[in-house]
Amino acid sequence: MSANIESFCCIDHRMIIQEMKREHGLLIDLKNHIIPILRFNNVQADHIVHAFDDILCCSNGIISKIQAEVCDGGNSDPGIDKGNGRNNALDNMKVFIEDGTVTKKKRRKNAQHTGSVVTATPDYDGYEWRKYGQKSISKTKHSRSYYRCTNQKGQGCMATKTVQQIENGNSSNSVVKLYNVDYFCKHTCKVSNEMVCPDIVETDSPKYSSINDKYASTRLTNHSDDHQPNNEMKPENFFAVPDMSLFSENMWDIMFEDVTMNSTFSLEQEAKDSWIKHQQDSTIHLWADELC
DNA sequence: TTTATTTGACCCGA
DNA sequence: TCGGGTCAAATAAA
Repeated sequence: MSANIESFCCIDHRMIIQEMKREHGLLIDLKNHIIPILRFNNVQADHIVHAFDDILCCSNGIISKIQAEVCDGGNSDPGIDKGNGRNNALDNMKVFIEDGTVTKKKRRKNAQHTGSVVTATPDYDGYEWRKYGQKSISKTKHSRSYYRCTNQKGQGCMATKTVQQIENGNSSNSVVKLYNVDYFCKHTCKVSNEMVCPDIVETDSPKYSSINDKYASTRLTNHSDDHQPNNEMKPENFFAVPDMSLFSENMWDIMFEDVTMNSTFSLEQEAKDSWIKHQQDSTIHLWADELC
C-alpha cells in the first residue's frame, strides 16, 4: 500500500496537466467551429454556447487546481526554500522597524511562483480574489491586473495572481479571449467547501455574458477541504473532488439543465449515465496510464 | 455606510 | 535607470 502511494507521488503530473490543456484546446477549437454555424436568435444555440463555456470554465478550474498543487509540491511549509534560490514572498512583505521608524518593505519580484495557466476564464480557479492593481506592461497591448486572496486580511493568506490577456490568442477568428494567469505564493487560507464559480466568461459577444450571469451562482459540490493535505491519494482527491460520479453529475446538470428543461431537446437518462461513466473512465484511465 | 475597484505614486530588483 | 509589483487615496457600486 505504501509502495503504491510512493509510486503515485512520483508521477509526472505535468503529463496530466498537458493532457487536460490539450483537451481544453480541442474544446475551444470545437466551439470555434460550431459557433459560426449556429443561428444566434435560436434559444438552443444559446444553450449550446453556454454549455461550451461551462465546460471550458470547469476544465480551467481543474487545471488551475492541479497546477497549484503540483507546483507547491505538497509542501505545506511556506518557509521552505525549494532550492530555486527564491526567497519566500512573506519575507519581502515584512514591516521592519529601524531606528524607531516603520518601513513597509515592498515585495517581491522574487515571490514564489506557484503555477500559471492560460485560460478564457481567469476568475475561475476556486478561490476568491480582490484586485489591487493594474499596470500597462511595456511591449504588450493589454494591461496586467494584480489580484490577492480575499482572505489576506482575515487569515493572512499571501497568495496573489496576475492576469494578462494574451495578444491575438490562438486563432484570429477565436471569439474567446485568452488570459495568462500567474500564481504566486501558496494559499494558507481556509475557504468554504464550495468551489466558486466564475462571474464572467469574457467573449466578444455580449450575448454570452448575459447567459453566464444567469449561472454566476452555480456551484459545484465539493465535500473536502481542498486547502488541506489529503492523505488519501486518489485521483478524485487530487482533483479536489472526492466523489467523481457526483462531480460528473453536477457537470452534466450545469451543462444541460436548461437544455433539457426547454423541451424539444430531450436527453435520456441513459445518455446522462453514459456521459458520467465516460468522464470517470477517462480520468481514471489517465491516472492508470501514469501509474504504469 | 461599507466594500470593491481604479489609478497615480512609490518602491524594489535587475 | 527602467520595468514592474504594491500601496493607498479617490472613486464607484451595493
